Amino acid sequence: MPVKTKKAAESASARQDKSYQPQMMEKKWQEKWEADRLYRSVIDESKPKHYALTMLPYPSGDLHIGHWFSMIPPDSRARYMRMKGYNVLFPMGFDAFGLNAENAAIKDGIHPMKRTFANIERMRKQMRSMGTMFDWEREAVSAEPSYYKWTEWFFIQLYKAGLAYRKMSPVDFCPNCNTTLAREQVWGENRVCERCGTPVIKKALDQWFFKATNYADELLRFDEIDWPERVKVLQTNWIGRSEGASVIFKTEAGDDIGIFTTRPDTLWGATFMVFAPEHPLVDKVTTPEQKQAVEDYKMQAARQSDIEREAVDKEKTGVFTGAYAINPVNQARIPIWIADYVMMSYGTGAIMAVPAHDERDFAFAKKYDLPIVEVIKPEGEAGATHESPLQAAYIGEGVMVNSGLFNGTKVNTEKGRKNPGIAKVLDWLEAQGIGKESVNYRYRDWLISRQRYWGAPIPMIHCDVHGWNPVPDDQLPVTLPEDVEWKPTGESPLKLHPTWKNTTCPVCGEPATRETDTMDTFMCSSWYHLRYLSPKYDKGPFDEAEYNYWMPVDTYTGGIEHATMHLLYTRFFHKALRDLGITEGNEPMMQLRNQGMVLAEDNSKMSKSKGNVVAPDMLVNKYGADTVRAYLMFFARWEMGAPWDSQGIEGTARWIRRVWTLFTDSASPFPAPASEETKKNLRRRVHQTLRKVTRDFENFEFNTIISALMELMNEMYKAREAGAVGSDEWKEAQEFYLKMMAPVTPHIAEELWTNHLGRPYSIHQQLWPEFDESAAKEDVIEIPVQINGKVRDRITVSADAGEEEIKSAALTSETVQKYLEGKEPRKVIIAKGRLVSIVV
RNA sequence: GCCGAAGUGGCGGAAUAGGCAGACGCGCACGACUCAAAAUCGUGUUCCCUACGGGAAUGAGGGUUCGAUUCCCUCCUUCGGCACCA
Repeated sequence: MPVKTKKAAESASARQDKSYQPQMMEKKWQEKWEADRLYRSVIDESKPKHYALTMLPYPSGDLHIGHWFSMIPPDSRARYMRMKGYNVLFPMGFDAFGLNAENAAIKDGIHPMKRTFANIERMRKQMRSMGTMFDWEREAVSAEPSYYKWTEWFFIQLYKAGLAYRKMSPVDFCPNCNTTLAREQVWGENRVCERCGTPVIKKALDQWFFKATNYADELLRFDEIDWPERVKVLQTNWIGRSEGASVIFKTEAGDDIGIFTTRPDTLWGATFMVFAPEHPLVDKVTTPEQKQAVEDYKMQAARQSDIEREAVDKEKTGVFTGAYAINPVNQARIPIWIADYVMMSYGTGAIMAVPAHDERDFAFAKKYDLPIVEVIKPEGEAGATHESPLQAAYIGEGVMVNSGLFNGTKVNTEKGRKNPGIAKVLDWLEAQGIGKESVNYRYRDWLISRQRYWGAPIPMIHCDVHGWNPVPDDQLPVTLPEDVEWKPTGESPLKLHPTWKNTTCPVCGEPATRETDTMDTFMCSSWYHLRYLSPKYDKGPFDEAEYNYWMPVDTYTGGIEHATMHLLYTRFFHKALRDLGITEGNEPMMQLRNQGMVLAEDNSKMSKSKGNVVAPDMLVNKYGADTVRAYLMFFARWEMGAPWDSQGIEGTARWIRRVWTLFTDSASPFPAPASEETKKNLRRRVHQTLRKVTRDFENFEFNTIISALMELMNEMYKAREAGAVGSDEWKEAQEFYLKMMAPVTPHIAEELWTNHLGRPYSIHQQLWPEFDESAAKEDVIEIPVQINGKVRDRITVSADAGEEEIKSAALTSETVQKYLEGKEPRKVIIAKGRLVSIVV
């Protein structure tokens, strides 16, 4: 601070007393609220509870404006709920494990733990500067041993319940992050790593999985939860349920070939079979003459990346194995091919090919000159014989032909049993023991293992004699050693540690080794909402009394990007825990709302590398937290987001300053007492605003809350000019105004409430104002009069005027008379209180 | 290709239940205050025309209706997701 003369300092402070100076004032209140424990959430059976949760951040270093956008509107809504009389829990924590800190450590050698906890400390300070009502005594940090002890414990519970298993399988591996990824973490057509954008490769590794697919059907049910349609659709597509039949074909040698089909009604049209090149039966069935060609094709397919292989527009290729299969429905002898358009990862890795009714099979059959047999024909054409060969696969409705005793059966375009043809065939297949009704999913089990250091250890021990066993409860947590070397090897750094992995077998006590992979961080975030309930509790993951009071989460907010990741994992996790008797209810989060994204001013994505990131700390220094908070709520639709506009914030800054002036200047001389009319109008506007603000808080429409408050302020300035200061209506307006502002701009509201209105501290412990319907009602209203659909006049009538009264007022108006030109209106429509429409 | 969301002034956006399109704010223009600037305050600001009047307009076209940003159909554009899924 520059040195000033005493006099200059005094006059500066005198000026400060008058003008809006948020910096000191905001800090003062933040400290007082903290000291008074204003936002501690304690079980209180006398009040209804509200658990408001917003997705916890990864401690990347500094809060950016996107964090603020995701936290402030929910914070103000949580504050609103508090004023509505709810006992509100609004906690915050850190998703503190993860690759970023470890990758940084590889570069500069700073230990991930040191970096992470330093970042957390910085972000805590920044969050406090926002004036949020987070209950810091509930804070949970997933990288602390007291937290990840329970992450490990949950793993063991799932393992004991048979929901965790180890399997060797080809998995997606990011060569940059040096770790495997769950399928959800591989994005887009180019199959890149969700975190760093590097194209993933396939690697066959022994890995731990959770049996999430057990819950596929239940995860498709959303009837208990109020979630955005968007998220439900994304999850539904991700799970990718399809109904059909599994049918057993046989090789000529008698081996079973299981296939899945959604079209069992076309079984009679199967003219060949296709195996994925990796299918286990390929080597067995291939004839000596075809061996070389098959081997070559397999090599070629293996060398291709998934991207190349899955390119849709690619011309189909394949090779005949020389072997034949028997179609169980008609004993037809059909050739077995291999082709890379069949994926080992979906269904059984083998298909029956029905070229007449499947576009892909049709293209393949055309290319390799395989037979095409039509088994569905449009009704009416069933008897007709085609002169020309089929030009394309027919996938429409019709009747079955060439299908033995099913000839004539109607088939529509419905899936599964809703389709009469499919239903009949399914029954028959089951009766014959050839196949059965079956459901297939796109959804996969959740791959948990990560070959990284900075994560919760997988608490399993391997003994040569007793295999895999969980670490005994009394040895939890398995803590991470601090002295490790970070090398980008693709192996877990824990594996390279000289001693850490050495332990003893929990069964026999002989030397054994620990699992050296760590868990996917989505495991940590699948239950953090439970840890918030009692972050210091050590007899279990959470205190049951807290659980019983607070759960489930009432309102959950966060970004849409987690639709098929975190939001699906946490639902699975909750359901699994429910079945283990650990949690209750079917869903962890009842209401979900997603905020949009704050883009850079040029409409591009904000990123550190582009240098277009808006730094909220600077904005807070310049404008104060209240202004930044208000602007974040005002500048865009919260659920949409928008490009940042650095000039726009001047508007909310002006609003706040004008509110300040309005409240601190009320003592100035203003004209004579206001008319009854003025006072009544003021009160009406106050209650109308209250109605709107209340409704908008309920509906997450934050931008119009600020608009409404701006409008009311303008009205109050007018009322002040008209002499309303000092009246009961004025006092009510002031009180209501600050209470409505309080959730949005907590500091200025408190300052004006406590120090200028002299009301009892704290405004944040006040109840939301009570709405008076009769006060909000208009006395007289202006109604537009349309003539042939165009507004030609406005009439003023009393608000409760009846139809006849409105009609005659409209018809006798001079302007209307002019437009009618003496003619009788053909029709007069009165929309009560809204509009008159005259047709001539 | 399939699924979903969204298209309203120069910009962000508003418009209970089909009823005055453009609230509120940014920006811009002009004015007041000032030696001046900033701040502040005031006025105006969808577009077009022959401007105290009239016309057009909510991505385009059609439909229902006295009346459509809102409901229905077709199409276009942008964004997001999935994708040889059998």
